[in-house]
Amino acid sequence: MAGVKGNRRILYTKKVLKDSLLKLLETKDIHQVTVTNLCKEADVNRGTFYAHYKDAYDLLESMENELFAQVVQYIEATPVEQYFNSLLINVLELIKENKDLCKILLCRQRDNKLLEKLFFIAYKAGLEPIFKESGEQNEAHFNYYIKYVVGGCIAIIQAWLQNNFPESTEELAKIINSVSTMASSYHAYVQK
Amino acid sequence: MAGVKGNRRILYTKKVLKDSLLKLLETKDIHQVTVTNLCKEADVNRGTFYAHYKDAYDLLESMENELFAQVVQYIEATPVEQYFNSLLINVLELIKENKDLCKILLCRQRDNKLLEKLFFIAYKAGLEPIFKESGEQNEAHFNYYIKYVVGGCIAIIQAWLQNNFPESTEELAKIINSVSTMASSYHAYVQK
DNA sequence: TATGAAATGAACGGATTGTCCATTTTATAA
DNA sequence: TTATAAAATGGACAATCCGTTCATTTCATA
Repeated sequence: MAGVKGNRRILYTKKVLKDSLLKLLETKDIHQVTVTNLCKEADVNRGTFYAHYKDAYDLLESMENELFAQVVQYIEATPVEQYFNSLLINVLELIKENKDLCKILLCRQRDNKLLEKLFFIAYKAGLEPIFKESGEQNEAHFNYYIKYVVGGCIAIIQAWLQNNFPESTEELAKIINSVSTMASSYHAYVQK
Repeated sequence: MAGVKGNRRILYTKKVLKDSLLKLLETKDIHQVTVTNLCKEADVNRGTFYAHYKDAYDLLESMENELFAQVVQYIEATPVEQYFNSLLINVLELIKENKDLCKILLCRQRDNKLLEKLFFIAYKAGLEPIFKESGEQNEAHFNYYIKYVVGGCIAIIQAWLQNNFPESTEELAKIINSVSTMASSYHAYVQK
């Protein structure tokens, strides 16, 4: 039958709204963006906006979720032993490809949920075995250690992003690996 | 002369506005707070609010700045060799005393500027000498390392804050020191 | 080409905003 | 205690944005 849901019209409308939001966020903060302005920029009717999103925050959140879904897809397609190689590089590539959005999500709005969720999964998977082997008892300390490593990695990526990728993704992956080398620094920590 | 500026009336007005904002932020997000609601909560005339602040974000920012000024005061009063002992403990105490505000600034809004500025100063002062002594040439890598350590420490404090201070400030200071032990882990990093 | 989903334009009542001003309150110096 | 000027109040204002509705038009697809 004719008139099927999920037309490319919807895709276009959502795309132009996303692009326009990113453009406005170059000069404004998210709380200064009005739906009216956004729709004027996108040349989309305000009623159409409300047919898809609740407000500007809802739109930004959906963009974040799409990015996260992409990352989850990478995670599920990668074996654990490749987390700090191919997975990390893939994620860094993804960040580079979506730099405008990522700058806002990671640096400006500081809504780290995205990368934090990601790294928490990755490091939990990578570090937990080491923890269990180490014979260390104190799980609270171990959890702090994970937070430390994850927070540190995010900070590195933020700096890389903010300085417009001075290193290639492969180079940065190496840096992250050497700075956070789990084995050595966790060993140093457990030794105490 | 009578009618001097800086009365305690102003101090009271600002205080009640700050308290009311914190109260509203218990249940709402900052972008859901209207000046109208805030003033109703504080029982302050809306015109009075605008005499002191631009909007709710401006108020929150001024609260952040006051906290930061307090921290800077600590820093300037502490010799570098006490950065990871008394200074760190003082800052942790300050965070504990202002837990409602800090939860919002550090955990919810993720506006890490505050602690980041602080730790950057502290670690720059503490790590720079070690870097110079180490003979390491690559300053870019060193800067990433600093970001890593600072980001890691902030992440630990965030977790501590979010879980309502399960450890004492002294205990957490010890944890931070052992996890991030500069010498050992930076050494491990430089070795590579 | 026919069809129905999606976008448009226009309108609405309601709420918030930022800025007035005349008036009242009150902290402070004398 | 009292006079004074700063600060807070209450009320009003136009302007903007909000969220929703509805009749109409556009357009992607079978």
